[in-house]
Amino acid sequence: MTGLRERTRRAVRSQLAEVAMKLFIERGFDETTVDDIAGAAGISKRSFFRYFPAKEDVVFEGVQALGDDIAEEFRNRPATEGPWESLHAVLREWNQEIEDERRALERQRLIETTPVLRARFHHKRDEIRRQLADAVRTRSGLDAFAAELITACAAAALDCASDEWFRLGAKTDRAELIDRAFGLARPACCPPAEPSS
Amino acid sequence: MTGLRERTRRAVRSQLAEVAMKLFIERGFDETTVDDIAGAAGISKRSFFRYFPAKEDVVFEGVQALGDDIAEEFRNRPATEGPWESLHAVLREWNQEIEDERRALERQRLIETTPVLRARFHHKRDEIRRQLADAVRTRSGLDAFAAELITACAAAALDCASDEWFRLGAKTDRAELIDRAFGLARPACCPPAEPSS
DNA sequence: CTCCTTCTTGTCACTCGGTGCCACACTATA
DNA sequence: TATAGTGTGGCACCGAGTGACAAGAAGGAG
Repeated sequence: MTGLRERTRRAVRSQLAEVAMKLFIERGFDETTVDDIAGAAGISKRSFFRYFPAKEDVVFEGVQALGDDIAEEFRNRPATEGPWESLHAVLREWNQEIEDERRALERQRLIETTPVLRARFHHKRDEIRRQLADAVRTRSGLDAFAAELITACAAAALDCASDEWFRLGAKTDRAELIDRAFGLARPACCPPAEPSS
Repeated sequence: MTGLRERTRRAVRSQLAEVAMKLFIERGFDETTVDDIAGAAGISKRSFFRYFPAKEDVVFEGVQALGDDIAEEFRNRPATEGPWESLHAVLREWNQEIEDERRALERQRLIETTPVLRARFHHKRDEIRRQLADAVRTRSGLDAFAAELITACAAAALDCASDEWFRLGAKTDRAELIDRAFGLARPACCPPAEPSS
C-alpha cells in the first residue's frame, strides 16, 4: 500500500503547485519568487526545491504524466492505420486531455507569455516526440530519418493548431483546428489512404 | 565613417566571443563561469554583460546576423516558385552559411549537448520562422494559419536534417540531407509543381 | 511504551547569472 | 584646454539553486 509518507508528499506537492499557480497567474511567473511561493505554502525555500527541481516544473505538474503513455497509446492503434493517422488521433487525444485540465487556459497563457516556460514546454514536447518517433519506426518499418521527420511534422501541426487556438482567444474548437492542421501538413511520405475502389 | 568607439567595441566583442567559445569548447558551457571568461579576456564581469546581454548570447554571435535577412531573400525568390520550393532554397542557403562559419561543428556540438543553448537556438530559429511566415502569407496569398503551418513544417525538416547530420558524425553532406527532408516532408497544401505536360 | 533507524525539515552559507549604482578615466569636440 | 559624453571596474544586491548539518517526526522492532 502507499505509505503515509508518500501520501503526504503527494498532498504537499499538489498543494504547492496549487498555491504557486495562483501566484503565477495573478502576479506573473518572473514576478513571483520561490520565497513567495514557499512563504504562501508555509514551508521553506529549501523544501520547495525538494518537491520540484526547478521553479518552472511547478507549471507542468500533472501535464508530465499525460505525455508518458502517449507512445503506448500509439502502439495500441490498429496496425492497418497509417502513421500519420495514428499520430493525428493520439495527439488530438492528448491535446484534449490537456485542455480538460483545470486552469488549462490560464496555464497556456502563462506558458505562452513567459519565454522560459515556452522553452521548457517545447523541450518536454520534444521528448514525447522522440518516443513517438521510436514507436513509428518500429511499427511502420520506416527508417529513423523518416520517423523523426514525420513526428516533427506532427508536432509542428499540433503547435500551429495550439497557437492558432490561443490567438483566436480560445473560443474555437481546438480539435477542429488540429484536424485542419493535420490535413494541411500531411507530409509527402505519408500519402492518404486509398479508398480501395 | 565608423568611429573609433564603435570599432573598438566590435573588436572587443568578437575577441570576447573568441575567448569564450574556446573555454566553452574545452570545459563545457555550464562549467565556464562569466568570471572565467572575463578574466581570460582581461575585463570585468560587469563589462562582459555590457557586450552580451546573457552568457548564452556569446555562442550565437554572428549567427544572429545571418538570420535577419532570410525573409528578404525569400521575397527575392521568383514569384512563379511555390512557397515550399522557396523555403527549401532559402533555408538550404542559410544552413550552408552556418556550416561555413568557423568552429561550426564545435558550436553545434556545444548547442546540442547544452539544454539551455538548445532552447535558445530553437527560440531564435522560431523568430526567423515567424518572419518567414509573414513573407509566405503576403506573397502566396495564403491565410495565416497555412503560412504558419508551412513554415513550421519547413523548420521541422531543417531540424531533422540538422540532427541527422550531427548524429552521423557530420561526415555526410548536409545539403543533401536537407533536400531529402524537404522531399519527404512536403505538406499536402504545397503540392509539387506540375511539369506542364 | 521505548528505543533506534530513517526520512523530512529548516537554517545557513555558498555559487552563479544578472542588474543598478557610482566614481573614475578616457575621448571627442568646442 | 575645458567640458560633456561614454566606457569601465567595483560594489552591493537579487533570485535560482545546492550542499551540509542539526533537530524533529514517522515507522518498525523489542
